[in-house]
Amino acid sequence: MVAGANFNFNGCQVYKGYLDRFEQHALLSELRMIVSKAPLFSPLTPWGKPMSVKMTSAGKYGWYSDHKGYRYIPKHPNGTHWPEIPRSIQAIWHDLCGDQPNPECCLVNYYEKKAKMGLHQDKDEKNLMHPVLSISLGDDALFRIGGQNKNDRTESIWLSSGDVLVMSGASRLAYHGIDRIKYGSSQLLKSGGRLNLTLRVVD
DNA sequence: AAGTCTCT
DNA sequence: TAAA
Repeated sequence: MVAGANFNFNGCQVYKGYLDRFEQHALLSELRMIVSKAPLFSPLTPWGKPMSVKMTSAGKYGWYSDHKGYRYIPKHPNGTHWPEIPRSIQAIWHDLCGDQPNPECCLVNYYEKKAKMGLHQDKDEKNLMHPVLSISLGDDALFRIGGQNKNDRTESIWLSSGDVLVMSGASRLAYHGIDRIKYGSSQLLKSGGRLNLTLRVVD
């Protein structure tokens, strides 16, 4: 569908408007199913502060954090297996990442009005070469990305509902985060806020 | 520090 | 309040 990315920074590609409104709503109903089986929760950082972002996962693994550190776990804290990753989400992965193994984790992050996420690297996976794909739904978010060192120069871009971002190659281990969201900027979520889906190969 | 504080 |  999309020939090429329309933003590129250190190899991080952003496909603005990848999902149309119809596709965004379809994705949203898939997410409602996931959240009903695997409710959102606020993980604790390893140093005991609750994260402002609420999250859950789908797939073989879910991302988790507490005093023991960042890791992937095979079950939701409620003891049940994570729901399966919907086919429609897998299709986006294969469209943009091509010949890659199937994603094993679809992390669902929910940002309410004041939620943000500090600069970090995605490095809890066994093979750090597989791409990371992120889908934005709902309110606009100010995304910041730098290089592989925390003090590298950073650049910011507004992500909107329907945008898809892929971090591969040089950007796979780039520091990135969300500085803030523009609460109420999208009508997609009746409740307001932003949903972000992150697809990763874990093993 | 996947947070937060501080400085502008 | 936004940038870093």
